[in-house]
Amino acid sequence: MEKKELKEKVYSELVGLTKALANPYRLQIIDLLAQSSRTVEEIATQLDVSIANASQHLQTLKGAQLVSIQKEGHYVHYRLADEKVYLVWKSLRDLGIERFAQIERTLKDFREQKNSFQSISIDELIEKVRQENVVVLDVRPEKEYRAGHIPQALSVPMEHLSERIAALPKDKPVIVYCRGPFCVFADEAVEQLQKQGIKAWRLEEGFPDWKSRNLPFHMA
Amino acid sequence: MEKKELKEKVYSELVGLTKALANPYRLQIIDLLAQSSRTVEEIATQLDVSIANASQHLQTLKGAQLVSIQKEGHYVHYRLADEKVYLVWKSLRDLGIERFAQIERTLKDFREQKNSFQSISIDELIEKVRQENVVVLDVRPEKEYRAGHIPQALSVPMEHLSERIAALPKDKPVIVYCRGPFCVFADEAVEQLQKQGIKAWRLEEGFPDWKSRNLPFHMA
DNA sequence: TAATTATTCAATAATTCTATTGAATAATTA
DNA sequence: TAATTATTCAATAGAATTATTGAATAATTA
Repeated sequence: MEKKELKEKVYSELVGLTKALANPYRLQIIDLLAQSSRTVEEIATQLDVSIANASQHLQTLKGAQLVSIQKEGHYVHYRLADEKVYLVWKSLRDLGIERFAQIERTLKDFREQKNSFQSISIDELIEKVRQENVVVLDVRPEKEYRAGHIPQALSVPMEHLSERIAALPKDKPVIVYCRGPFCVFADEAVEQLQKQGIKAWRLEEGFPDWKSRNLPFHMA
Repeated sequence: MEKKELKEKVYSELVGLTKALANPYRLQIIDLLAQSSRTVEEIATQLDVSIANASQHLQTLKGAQLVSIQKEGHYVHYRLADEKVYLVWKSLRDLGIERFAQIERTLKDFREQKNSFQSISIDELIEKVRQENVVVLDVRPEKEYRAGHIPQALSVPMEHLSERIAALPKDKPVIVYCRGPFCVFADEAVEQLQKQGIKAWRLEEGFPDWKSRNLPFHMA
């Protein structure tokens, strides 16, 4: 076997992965599936594209073995094929965050406008939880909470937040997290909490980042 | 600012990165630049494409801010724009290695044929170096060694290996490393060393992986 | 069995990406 | 200044990717 041949094989295998990633909808799909598995229709709805189109993108991802399927009745549930798929997305996202001032500015503008400027890191969250002087809220949809969440976190999906604010202890600050750094659920939650006089921060990253650090997590 | 708008901005920024990566030649360029900076001509030669074509690919990478340039005389030197760029490539590569049995089989077939089946991890290398009972060889081109190498490693580019084997101590095993897991310099070196009766292994990964773990390294 | 539902497939036109060619640019040397 | 060199630009044709449409499939329910 020639050197050249080997190299070509290896690169042509890897380029299949990058081509499958090279589309904005497919990146969004990976970000969504990092939270929990989803049907084709759910994905089409969240991406605001036709079902046929969503299916087409999912086929592309499946072809590259980035996602896998599980059939249940006449639903097909898609999930990430591997934890390493999330790590690729995460490294891309981290590069994007650092590199493109535009993204940071966009996020910052949004956060300032929401008065939820303060955000804390996963390490800071761990320390505060250890000292038992915070409440941790998971404001993602319940399905995503059930698929995996930070221990001690309470599930309060955005649509139920207003009705459940009253039940929160007034003496402890609240840390809110959601899907990831680009997810705005947590920003909106922090805004609502602060309006009710509750001290609140958002977690910079999201649950998949917690999980990717091999920190313990709860399910269901 | 609407939720939708923000999301779209963020994803459209990130998709620029993935599109820039989605080409076999551009992946190879990133792998090459992870070793040391290079001129357009050097890249064109190593990729075996026309200079205009190499320049075009480099412009694409530059547009995505994955690489940056430095002008010297009438040469333009390209380099990776950021350490994080290597981390993206590394996570992609790791996913590919795990996921595609084909790649592993291809590499394994090649290594078996070269009789250099044994390879060791970076952690094992560190331990062996600590015990001072190994010789570490960097068989990449000298320019890449000068741009950064594992401490204690001797620079023995492939083309000088045969003439320098005699000078190596016979009583210590040799660990050879090169650019990365797909690089075959180390395989060939191990084969040559073993033929001369010297015990030799290859390092599974390459220098950029050592560097990306924030381990100390030497330059020039 | 027929109707319904979720998903996939197939064909198409519009768009984007690619390699090639040769000319243009910018820095250096004669 | 003219010639040389490394790189980039611009135009182009061919190839690949995309969203859309409507039909086909496969699992379920009536």
